[in-house]
Amino acid sequence: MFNERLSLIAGILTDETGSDDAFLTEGGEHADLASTIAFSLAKQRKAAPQKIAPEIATQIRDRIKSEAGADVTVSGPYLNFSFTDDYADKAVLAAIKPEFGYLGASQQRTVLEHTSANPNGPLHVGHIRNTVIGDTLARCFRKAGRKTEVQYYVNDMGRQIAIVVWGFNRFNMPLESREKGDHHVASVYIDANRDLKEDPSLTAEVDRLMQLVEAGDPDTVRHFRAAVTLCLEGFRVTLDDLNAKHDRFVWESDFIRNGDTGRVIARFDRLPECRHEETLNLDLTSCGFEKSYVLRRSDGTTVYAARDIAYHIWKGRNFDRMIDVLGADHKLIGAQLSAALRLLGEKAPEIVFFEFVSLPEGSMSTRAGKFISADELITQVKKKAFQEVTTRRPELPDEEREKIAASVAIAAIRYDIVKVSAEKATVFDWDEALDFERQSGPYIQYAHARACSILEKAGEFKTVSRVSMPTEVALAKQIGKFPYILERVITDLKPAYLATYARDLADLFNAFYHAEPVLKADGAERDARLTLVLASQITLKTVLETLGIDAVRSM
RNA sequence: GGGCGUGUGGCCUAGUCUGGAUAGGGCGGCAGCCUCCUAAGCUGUAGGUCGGGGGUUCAAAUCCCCUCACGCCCGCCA
Repeated sequence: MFNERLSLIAGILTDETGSDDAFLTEGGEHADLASTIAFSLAKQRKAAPQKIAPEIATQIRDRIKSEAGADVTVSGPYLNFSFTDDYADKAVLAAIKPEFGYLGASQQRTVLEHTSANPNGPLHVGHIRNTVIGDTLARCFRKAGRKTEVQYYVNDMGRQIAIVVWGFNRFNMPLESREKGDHHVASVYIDANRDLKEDPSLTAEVDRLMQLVEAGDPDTVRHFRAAVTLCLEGFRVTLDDLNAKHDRFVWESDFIRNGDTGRVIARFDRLPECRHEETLNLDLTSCGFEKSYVLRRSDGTTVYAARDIAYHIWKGRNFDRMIDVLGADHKLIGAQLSAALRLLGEKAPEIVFFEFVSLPEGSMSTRAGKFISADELITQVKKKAFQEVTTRRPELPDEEREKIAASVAIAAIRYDIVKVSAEKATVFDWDEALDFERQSGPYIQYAHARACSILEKAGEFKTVSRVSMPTEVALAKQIGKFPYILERVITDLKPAYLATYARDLADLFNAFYHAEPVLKADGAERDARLTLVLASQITLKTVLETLGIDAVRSM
């Protein structure tokens, strides 16, 4: 479809002009594709671009037509390419096939790590930015046909967890029957931190726990595991609510127990960059880092970084492509991790960083209890969605409305997050979270439900594609772009592209819906429009699924 | 102090990597559209020269330099 024609035209342009770049861009309102190659050739040919453009057009016209299925026109210095009439029809028919979006066989195996929040309290609105970005990327990889394993790296032996365990030992705080495990852990963690702040001498007790757990003291290990498991059970519920799925939870402590961390330290030990001071640390100044990179504390325990390196070596050896989704606060340690891995001659991960979500009153903090939990967000948005559904569809039974509301709520939450570029810091806003209009997930779901409704009423029809009206052509062309967008997402690791695409697709479907009657059309025109509706419905459904949003048939 | 990121109409945001044709959307405002396939919809309208300044270029929101503002990071925390 779009991507095939793009590369064909680019090939002909570079081939015929001798330029190594085709200077192709999307043509916007002017054409399907446009090239500014005449500008770049102006110098070497010593002629005005307006003069060169028609010459190139004449030269390539026949090949472009026969090989790439496009017409060339000249507008001043610009070369415009318009796909021939059959393009839109082919796009419509391609979308109806089951393999739509599949980018071809690839043996490449990808491991994608996301969320990996510390198990010291519930996931909050900042953590789920990680979840939504990661899960959407994973869905894109899979839709494109890439084998992908999604992992959650469980930090089960850090200081924060030691504080939680210490808190459990100190307070007698039974889990109330209705309380989620992760929320319970947070209350223990918050209280423990308060006490540690009041009496810093207690910190020694936490240090002791960390030494014991690393040494493998059975009782301590059991306590750590119990606390982390309790929190993780809560996470699983939240992640499940968000339609986010991990294939594997990898426990950090396993890299101590299986000896990997020890072996990593031994390998570093042989490097000239390794320094034995009170701590065992790496001198990364040659890689541009001022501070030394500590791997083992003076008390003999390893730091997070050492275990993380062991984890990444394991991933790098078992997968071709290794992707981590991390908060922007991890930029420095991410760079240090990569540098350390390269020193050992191991593969470094591709890291997708996202900026923070803050509250209007400031940044979030689990320790201070200053956060909006994902569970609370989901509850509130569901409540609002239920009201909306009830207003619009009062005739539906309660369970039906509940079900739609749940899907609408997750659509609103996931879309709100994924539509914003990861590098943009955001401020959480309840009004925005509860808005289901226009640039929202429910808006796209609505376009899909509309298409379903039409198809349901249509009954049998013949599958033929014959788009002609402007809104039909625009819609069909947008449908044909889906594989191209998918490819860009997994290349650039920017799931926001898919959100923009989905919105444009819904816009174009709505425009068509308002401009051209479908069920009231006659004969062949009715069949053709129904086929376009079917292609739209399938594409919308595919895109929604790839965004992790339920493609509800009615709402 | 150093590093990284962000700065686009009242608010939110796309485009910035790969410089090109009048800077796209949404919210809010204003004016319209439900005897026609779900109005979570559609149409029209007002509002921006892309933080500021310099530079490169035929061409800059996009590249370079300086500068301001905001965020994040610079632990024997994770």
